[in-house]
Amino acid sequence: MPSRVTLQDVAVRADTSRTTAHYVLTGRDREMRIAEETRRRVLRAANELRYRPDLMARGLRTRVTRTIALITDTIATEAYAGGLVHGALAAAAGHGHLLFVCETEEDPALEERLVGELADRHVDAYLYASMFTRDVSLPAGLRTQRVALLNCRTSQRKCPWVVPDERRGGRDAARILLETGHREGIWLVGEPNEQVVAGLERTAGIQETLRAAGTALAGTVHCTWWPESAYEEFGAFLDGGGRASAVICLNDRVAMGVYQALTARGLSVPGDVSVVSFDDSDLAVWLQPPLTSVALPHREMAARAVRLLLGRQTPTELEVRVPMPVRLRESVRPAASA
Amino acid sequence: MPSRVTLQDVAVRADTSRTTAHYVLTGRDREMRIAEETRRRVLRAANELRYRPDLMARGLRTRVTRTIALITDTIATEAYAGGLVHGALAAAAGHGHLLFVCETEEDPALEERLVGELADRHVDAYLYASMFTRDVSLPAGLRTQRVALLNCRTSQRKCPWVVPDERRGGRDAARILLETGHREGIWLVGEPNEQVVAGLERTAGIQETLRAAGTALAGTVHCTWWPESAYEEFGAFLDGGGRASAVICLNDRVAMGVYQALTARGLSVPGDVSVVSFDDSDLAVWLQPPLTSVALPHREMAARAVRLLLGRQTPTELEVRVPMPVRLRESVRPAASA
DNA sequence: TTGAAAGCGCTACCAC
DNA sequence: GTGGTAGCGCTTTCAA
Repeated sequence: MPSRVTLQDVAVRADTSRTTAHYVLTGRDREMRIAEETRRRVLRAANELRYRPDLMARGLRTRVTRTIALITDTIATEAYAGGLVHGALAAAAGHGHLLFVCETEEDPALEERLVGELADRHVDAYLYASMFTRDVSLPAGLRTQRVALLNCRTSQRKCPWVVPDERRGGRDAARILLETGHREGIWLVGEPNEQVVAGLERTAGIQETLRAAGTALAGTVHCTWWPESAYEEFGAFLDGGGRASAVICLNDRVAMGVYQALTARGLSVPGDVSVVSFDDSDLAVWLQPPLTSVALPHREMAARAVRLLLGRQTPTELEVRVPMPVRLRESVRPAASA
Repeated sequence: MPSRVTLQDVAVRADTSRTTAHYVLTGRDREMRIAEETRRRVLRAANELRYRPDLMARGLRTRVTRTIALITDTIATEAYAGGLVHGALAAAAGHGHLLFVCETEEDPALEERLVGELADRHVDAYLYASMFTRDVSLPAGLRTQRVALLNCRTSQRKCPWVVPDERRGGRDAARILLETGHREGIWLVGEPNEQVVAGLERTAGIQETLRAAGTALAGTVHCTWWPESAYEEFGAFLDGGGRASAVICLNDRVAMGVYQALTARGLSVPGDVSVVSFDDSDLAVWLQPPLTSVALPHREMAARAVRLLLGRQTPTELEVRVPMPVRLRESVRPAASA
């Protein structure tokens, strides 16, 4: 039997009325000029009875439940997702809110059902997240709700969105190599022509910085963003006589494939080739040697989005670009010669 | 403005009372012998007004909210966690329930606060999960609640728990090698003496099956369950003249380290050494060649736990051991000779 | 068969 | 300063 003690019980035990007990328990005793003596009695009674307000009853009156929902397309397929959920969880808890988590599985019908269920339970606000950065269309039920977009954008509605600063991340990746003396023979591995915003932005940032330094990419090895594809394509590149001084991989999984292709041919990182990557997933520290990677700041992004949702003032800026921290590890070493 | 339409509105439009409307909308029209004509009017009115019952108001009366909570120690550090969350999400949705997700961060104070918050919102039932199999102590607030344990056990209370069938998984891992002709030179890599139940059970299963076949492990290479440690310890083993025909790794991360140690020395999988592992994480398919692994059935476990919680009949069996599916890939090949 | 009315626990208005 | 009282939207008993 949880929450059996009611406000009424507290009032009775404090020998006062529900109203008075209510005011002191909601911290409005000063405002209502409740006698100090009364105040103490109420507080003591509440304590002794271990009173806890029934949030459902309160919500029925106030229409606020102190709950938010994280609606995401898919959580399990991407190991990265953990950061987003974790960040949202921690931030919500910090604001005294609880978090519903939902997965739409990219199914509009399921999505609509879930949004309905959430609304029926009077969720206060929504985090609408995508596992990879892209433009989304908000489900109809969310159009009139308080929403912050996480790792995605929309053109349908004026609502704040939080994304990684991929462009700057790209610049940083290139800068790491320039600072260690790499100028020629820098290859990009991945598929930058993809629909995926991240790829385009990262590539743009890389090229921008390289150009500013008076140099450019030696070329691109095309492959999907998965180890197997990178292993094969980069292996083919090497077998075809391709030679790289440094490689920028569009994510850690691609870097894993590159490592595999290299070691299978007796080449070493960073001895023969320096490697820089993006995401800073678990893989980055598991690879041998550990991989220098520009991190996807998932936790921080989620925290920012929650703050936008629950913070006091409505944000002036609609777009928040969260910096991608650079994690320097042993996969980069100074270029052989000047 | 969501949920603005009330039962009252529907009753008015259907030209009947709230009670009648209520009965037909909750499907108790037959039981209450509501006139077919009335029934139709109510249904039509509800449809036209897009009536949706306010679950908070309903909950205030019935004390059921159709929500469950997943309380977990930590979600972000283990990429595996995704499966558990995903499974719980899908199963809960299947039962028309929404899922609160909480992370206690192994902090008893935070855990207690969260349990309190959940109770204040009248969560119907709880999934108490651990990211690695172990014995847990339930927070006080959960002692009187409907709880199912996920990937953990407790001695404090009689409540159902769901764990992987690690013992059988161990037997299967050994069987895979026996069936491909491996009898001698089978090494275990990992730390089976750990506090972790999984390690002990897996090892026990392996030894059982090997013994039944009249053979035994050639030995154990001790290391923690992380790539780096496995890379170093297994590397040292090889450098010390150690030779293995096949290796059973206590998880995929260990297998990754073993792969790295092998390829760094020009040895190949499965050409020189066959490798079998546990967990079937993302890594297993990313490694080159893809790794044969005995899967941790996280989704299925979560689904089972939800069913125990929400299913009609109270489970007769308190303990559910979920089989670990074997994923055969290219890391095993027949032993060189008989 | 249908309808009036009470009440879940809380908030908030308005008298005293 | 304090205490009735009226709902929030729903369920459910009881009478008609």
